[in-house]
Amino acid sequence: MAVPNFAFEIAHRDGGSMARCGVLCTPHGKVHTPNFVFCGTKGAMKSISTLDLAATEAEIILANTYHLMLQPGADIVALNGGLHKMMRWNGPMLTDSGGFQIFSLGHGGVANEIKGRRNFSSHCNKTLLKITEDGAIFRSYVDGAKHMLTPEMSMQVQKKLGADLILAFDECTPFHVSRDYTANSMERSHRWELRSLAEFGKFADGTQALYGIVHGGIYEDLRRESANFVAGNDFFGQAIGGSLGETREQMHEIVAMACGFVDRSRPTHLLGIGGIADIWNGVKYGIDTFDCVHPTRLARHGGALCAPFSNAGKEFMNINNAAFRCDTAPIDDSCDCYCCKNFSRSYIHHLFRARETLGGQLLTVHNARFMVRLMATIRQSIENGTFLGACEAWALR
RNA sequence: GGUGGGAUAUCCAAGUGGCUAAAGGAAGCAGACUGUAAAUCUGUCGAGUUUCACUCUUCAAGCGUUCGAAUCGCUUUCCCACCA
Repeated sequence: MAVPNFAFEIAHRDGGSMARCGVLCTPHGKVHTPNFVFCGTKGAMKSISTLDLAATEAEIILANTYHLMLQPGADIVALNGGLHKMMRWNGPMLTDSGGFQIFSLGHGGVANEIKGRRNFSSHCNKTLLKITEDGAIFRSYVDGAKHMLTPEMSMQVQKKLGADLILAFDECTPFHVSRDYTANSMERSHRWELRSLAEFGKFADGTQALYGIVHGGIYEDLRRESANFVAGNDFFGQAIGGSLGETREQMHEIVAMACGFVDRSRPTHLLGIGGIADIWNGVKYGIDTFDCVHPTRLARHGGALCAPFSNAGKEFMNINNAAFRCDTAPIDDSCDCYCCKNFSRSYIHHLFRARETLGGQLLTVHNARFMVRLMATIRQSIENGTFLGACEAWALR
């Protein structure tokens, strides 16, 4: 587990919960934990440049193996000197293994199944052709061409992409499947993770560290088994993945349950979660890093993140609402971001109504800065020993 | 002055005898968004009520034909085109 150039140091532990804060060291710098990983799936942050994102003091971003292997291809990224250089992001970076996309796009919009949503009319068609012991055969979302991705290939692609933290290749099981399917899928993911580890070992040169992924869906015994499996193998860190249930409340319970089983000495990531209350809940049970498209997607859709206690319990305001037409206040007068320092709600409301893309860009800046400040607030509360009180104030819904 | 064409809900625009409170857009109002095929998607969108149902008033205005009209006829008003 000791990986050259990488370290995870826990500096403070909360007395009343499993929350902790510390530092995750990578060859491209430090990540102060708990922290949030911003999503730049296709090698680009949507609606914001890496320069502007860096200005929010975001510390780490993520890109995706699945998207980049299909377009422009790992070799083109390598030709550009790797993801860091290509994107002009000199900080820590993570890549997802591609497992999630293959399976979420695969069943025709099962991202929604994984999240427990049944009735989702999407434009997605089935692109997952077959799962074999070797890997997954699927159609490219770009041009329909047939592709295969195996644990070995995912590792090789992620090597070329060059992120600091990389994820083992796994199968992401949907929510609405049987317990047997979840158990079998988990076991296959474990075999794939072992192969990921073996392949990773062939070229490990201290520039990258590998995370294992804890599966098991909503089943306690499976989560325990999966956490033990990951803990028993030489992964630098671990991520909690797979189905987290049907509702937000259930997700909180499963995160709490799964966190109880993991190796607490390793950095622990919660995949795909990023609501304000969800983050407080995750931290409470020992999660160190989160990633989610929520803050940036919400911004493009007109949602400006705000503290629930100052917004009638809601985690964001919809700037499209008529109430903001004449509201000359900034989104958040306590926020120091470029958006809040310079523009009114009324103006941003207008930008969205007029379909000016600047609106989404400004809210992306705000939401990114909001998340950065939120994580800093969380870390500070852990250091001060005020975590549970702060959690109570922030996560009440 | 003459001859054609047209007037449909906030706007644009289908519909030319019953299945029409009236297709589609747009605007408006709201909701969703959580390992990004999302700067996207969904609902609502004449009025009213006891709102998963019922009632009322609509297709420029009036009169008429018909069991029944936004749809057919006549008159009026206003627009547009061409001819004088």
